Order: sequence, then structure tokens, then C-alpha cells
Amino acid sequence: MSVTTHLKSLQALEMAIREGSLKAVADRLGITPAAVGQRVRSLEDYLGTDLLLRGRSGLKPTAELEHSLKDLHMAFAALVRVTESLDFQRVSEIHIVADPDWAELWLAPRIDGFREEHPHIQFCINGAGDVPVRLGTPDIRIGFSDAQDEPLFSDLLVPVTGPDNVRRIADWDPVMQMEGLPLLHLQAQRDDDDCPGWVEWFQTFGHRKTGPDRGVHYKHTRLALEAVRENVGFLVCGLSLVLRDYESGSIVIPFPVSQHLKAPHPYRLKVRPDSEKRPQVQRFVAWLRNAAGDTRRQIEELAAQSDTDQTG
Amino acid sequence: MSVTTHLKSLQALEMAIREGSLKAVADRLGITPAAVGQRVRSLEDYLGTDLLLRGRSGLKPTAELEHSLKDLHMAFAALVRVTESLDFQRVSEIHIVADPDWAELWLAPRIDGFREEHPHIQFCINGAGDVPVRLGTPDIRIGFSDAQDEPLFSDLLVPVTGPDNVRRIADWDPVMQMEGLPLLHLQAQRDDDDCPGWVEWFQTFGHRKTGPDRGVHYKHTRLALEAVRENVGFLVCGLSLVLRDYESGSIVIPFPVSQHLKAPHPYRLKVRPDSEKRPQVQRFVAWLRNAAGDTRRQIEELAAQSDTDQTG
DNA sequence: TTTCAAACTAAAGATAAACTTTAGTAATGT
DNA sequence: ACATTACTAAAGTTTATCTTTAGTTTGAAA
Repeated sequence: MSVTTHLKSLQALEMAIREGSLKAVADRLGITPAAVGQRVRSLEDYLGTDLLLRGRSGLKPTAELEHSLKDLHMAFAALVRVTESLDFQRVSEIHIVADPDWAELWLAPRIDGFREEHPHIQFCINGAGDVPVRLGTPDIRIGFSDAQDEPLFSDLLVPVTGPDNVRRIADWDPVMQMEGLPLLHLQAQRDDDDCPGWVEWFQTFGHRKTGPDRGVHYKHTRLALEAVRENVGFLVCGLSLVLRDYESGSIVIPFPVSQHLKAPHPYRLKVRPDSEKRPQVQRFVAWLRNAAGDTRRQIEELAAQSDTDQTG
Repeated sequence: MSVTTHLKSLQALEMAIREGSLKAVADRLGITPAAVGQRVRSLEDYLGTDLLLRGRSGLKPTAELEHSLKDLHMAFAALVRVTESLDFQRVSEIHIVADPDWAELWLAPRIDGFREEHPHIQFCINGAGDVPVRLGTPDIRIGFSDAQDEPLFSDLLVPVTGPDNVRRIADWDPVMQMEGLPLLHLQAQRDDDDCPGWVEWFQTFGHRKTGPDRGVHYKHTRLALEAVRENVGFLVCGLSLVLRDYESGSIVIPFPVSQHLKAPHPYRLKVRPDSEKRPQVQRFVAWLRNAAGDTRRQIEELAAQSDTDQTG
């Protein structure tokens, strides 16, 4: 019996007939329409027959293909069943312990992308998630741990505020702009010597001389940011934790990013040696490195932009 | 509905279970066993589960895969039906008119390789072949036609003889080696001014002074070469037409190939403009150019070798 | 009719997948 | 013990595939 070649072409063909347009297929496959066209053409060239009538409204199979359509659809339906069945059987848990702020504000909004691709991987992050806690050490730890652990990215601490506050700021005295403004703080900024806040920021960049430690103290950055979004006041906070809010405009960075404090430690990743071998963990770590790389790049970009561009 | 990835892996997997060994799959697919192993592993890594139990005697599916086996086999059986059905429908004829010697001695032994890959393409070469002649001009002409046609390769005319004759030749007078030898000729070498033979060869390279036009005259090179193979005598003949015989040793080139006459014209290819668009014709022409390129290279190599290496 | 937008195509270059090679391991038979 | 067979690992190379950019075609709207 002969062996089927051009599997990808056949798949593209089958989908094209079901979807009715190459563009739709391209979207489903996550490639460009040109690539889909090439897949189909490659098979047509190989066979020396047209298979797809690229008509004005939609696509139709040619007579040659018509005979095979049933088998074609059947084959790929069966393959979908196979992969889905195999997919469901590979359920696997990943247990993570991470800095709570980072987990809530950086990881949580990003992890959905990973989970879509890997619906079979279940998470337990800081005790919560798809699966209950497990005894023993977690598969992955992220925080400000040993200097020998792999760094993910180094954060910059910048003032942030709500979108309404920034409209007012323009009117203020440019030298003492923030005198008397409502400041928000994190408890760690008061309790932890390693966690710079408004006190250090005003020391470095000025803008205010009095009461740099006055104002509400929040335990979790998430709650502080919620207040910020509602224009309650100004907070010094890790840039990485507000990138999405900043992009959507729900949070504003009122000063050039060049006016930042460097976080004393980078976020660091530690994978339990035992877990390192599991392909699911490997995949997640690869994804994590990648996403962290994106964030690093975004931070660098913002810092670089603000050197020249003085809008805030 | 999700889309199936790792199609080639699934195919390899399916075949592995049917065939019982990766090596067997490799042979069927025309790749190395290592490649098959990688295909399967790539899917296993992606899923994070083992799928194939590589046992001492043969391969077995794991429990995970067991559930999907039926669909898996069904899917690829259906795809084989699809491709075979599409294959059979693409029957197509290519009509060729070519120099008879070239068709018999160069094209015929090479075309099988093409036909294996394209069993659906049927040929009519100089009126004979899979399909009967057709009215009108052929799709492809090959011969010594207009100088504007695409050249395939230029031949060299060299003396050839049978394997037994060459053993004797060593004893002969090196200056007049071939005096009195049985010479074979082609009718064209006598009738056609453009077709050099023994007369011109002895004029150029010596080795004999008398009776260069004596001996049997053959109409077709094929028949002359059959005589040569049976050590009937010596013939001047296109190198391209005896390459295979030369390689197998059934025909011998008794002098260095540097002692050759250049064929006055290259073999030229002309494709009917109309036919040029047909993908089957395109594929055949592409194959032809490629095979001609191989021959050109082989000829050049032999000519170059003989400059330094004086064994004949 | 002209103009525009959407979908597809062509060609080239860039990227990523797939394959081969070489070397090595483990099991099986001589 | 030794050779043989089948598989595996890792590296490097080749090939396939994809993206990009620009251009064509089609069908609808102005």
C-alpha cells in the first residue's frame, strides 16, 4: 500500500472546503493565507490537477476532489478525535509558589495564553487554582530568591496613578508638582528596607519635600492598584505589574520612566530538579522565559523611550 | 473544533504500530530510522505521554494510545484512499518525438525513475509507449533542432568496444594500435556530413592509416552497441549513449576520453507552448533538465579525468 | 464606469521543521 | 564472547514551510 504524502496540504484542503475561504483556514491554523495557498498549491502541483475552484464567492472542490471529499473529511475528523483523546489523557499538574503580587499581577493575566494551548495542564499557584495543594516542594518557585537562581527580569519602580489624576497634574507647579497629593504605599515599602517607595523616590527625583511617607498603606499591590485605577492617589510600583493596565490606559505613568528606582532584586525562577524533566514543566518554563523576555523588552523599551520622549 | 497538529508524527505512529518496527516505517517512508524515532518522540514530548512501547520484540501501543488506535488506522486508511483516488484521476499523456538513438539509449533507461514517481503519466515516445500516437505536434521534441531551442547537453564522440577487446589492445603497437581492427560504423556517419565517425577520429588522433571507412554499417546505434557488447568490433559513438554501459562495464572506452570528437550540435529540447502549462509536462521537463544536467556533469567529469588519468 | 476593499497569488527571503550523520546503547542470536 | 540488529542522542545540515511585500482579480459600492 502506498503512503500518503502532503499531509499538511490535505489538511489545508479539507479545511478550505469546510471553511469556504483560505483566510479562514489561515486563521484557524495560525498561519498566513499565503501559506495556506501554498499548501494547497503544492498538492495540486504534485498531482497535476486543480483541486480547489477559487470562485468568486467561496471555494469549491473540483470534480476530481468531489469523489474523495467524504474520505477526506472522515480522515481528519478521526484525527481530531485521536488528538483530543490523547490530549485529555495527558492531564498533568504544575505547582507554583510565587511572590503574591507577581502571581496576581504579572502571571495571572498572562497565563491564560498558555492554558489555551495546554488545556490539560492544571495549575496550583500559591495554593489556589485548578488543583489542591500538594505536600512537599512545589515544581516552580518565583520570587527574590538566591542569587544563583535564574533571573527572569529586573523590574523598575515608577509612580503610577489613575487616568483622571494626570489631567490635573499639568496645572501644578512643575517644581513642587506633587506637594500635598494623596500618596498610596505598600506595607513592604515601610517594613522592608529592600523595597523602595515614595520616600526614596522623592529623595531621588524631588517634586515634593514634605510627608513622603504619609497616606494609606496597602498590603497587596493588587488592592493598591485598584485604588489607583479609581484615581484615589499615586503609588510607586513595579513597572512589570502594570504593563497591561498601562497599555489599556487604565493606569497612567505620570513621569518619564527614566525617573525610576531599580528594584533591588530581579524576579528569579527556580525549578525543582525532579520536575525539570517533565515535559509539561519544560513547556511551561519555556513559555515563562519567553513571556518574561517580552516583559524585559517592554521595560527596556519604555525606559529608553522616556530618555528622549518627555511625555508622561 | 481544534485542529490536528503533528500530522507526520501521527502517521509515523500509525505505521509503526502496523509495521512493528521503526526501521520498517523508515523504509516505507524513505527516511532514516532515526527520523522516524524523532517523529514519534516529538509527539510524545508534545503530549507528555509515552505512546509507543519500544519492546525487545516489536513495538506496542501504550494504554493511552490503545483507545485511539481504531480512529488512527481509520484516518490514515481514508487518507490513503483519498490520495490513491486523486492519483488515479490525474492520468495524463505526454507525447514525445525524439532522436531515435537518444530515445532508445539515453531516455529509455532513465525514464523509469520518473515513471515510478509518476505512475499516472503515460508516454508516447516516437509513436510507441503506453498510449497511441495523437494527431498534431507532440508536447516535447528532442533532437538537433533550431539553435534557439534549449540545449540539454553536448555530446562527445568516443571509440567504444567490448570488454574482451580491450584486454587484447594492450599488446598492440602503441602507434598503430588499431591497424586492421574490425570497425563498426553508423549509417549517419557515412551519409551525414554533420556526423563524425572513424574517418574523422583517425584523422585527428592517428592510431591507424588505412581503411578507416571499412566495416559494417548499422542504421541504429542500439544495434551497433549490441554488437560492440559482444566484442564484434570498435565503434565511434556518443558518450552520453553508453554511460550506463560504461559504468556497468559491459562497454569499454579504450582510449582516454580526451581523445574525442565534439558532436556538432547539442541535443536540444523544444516544448510546445501549449503543453508548457500542463503541470505534468512541467514536471517531466524539470526531470529531463535534471537528468540531462547529470549527464552533462558525467561527461565533463570523464573528459576531465582523462586529462590526467591515462587509463582507458 | 470608476473606485475600493477583500481575498487570493507570486516571488523572495527568513525561519523553523525535518532529516541525516555519527556515535553509542541495549537486546538477541551465533 | 562477539557480531548483529534495532533503536537513541546530539549535532549539524538540508529542506520545507512560512512570512513579507507587492501585485492581481473579483465583486460591490459610489
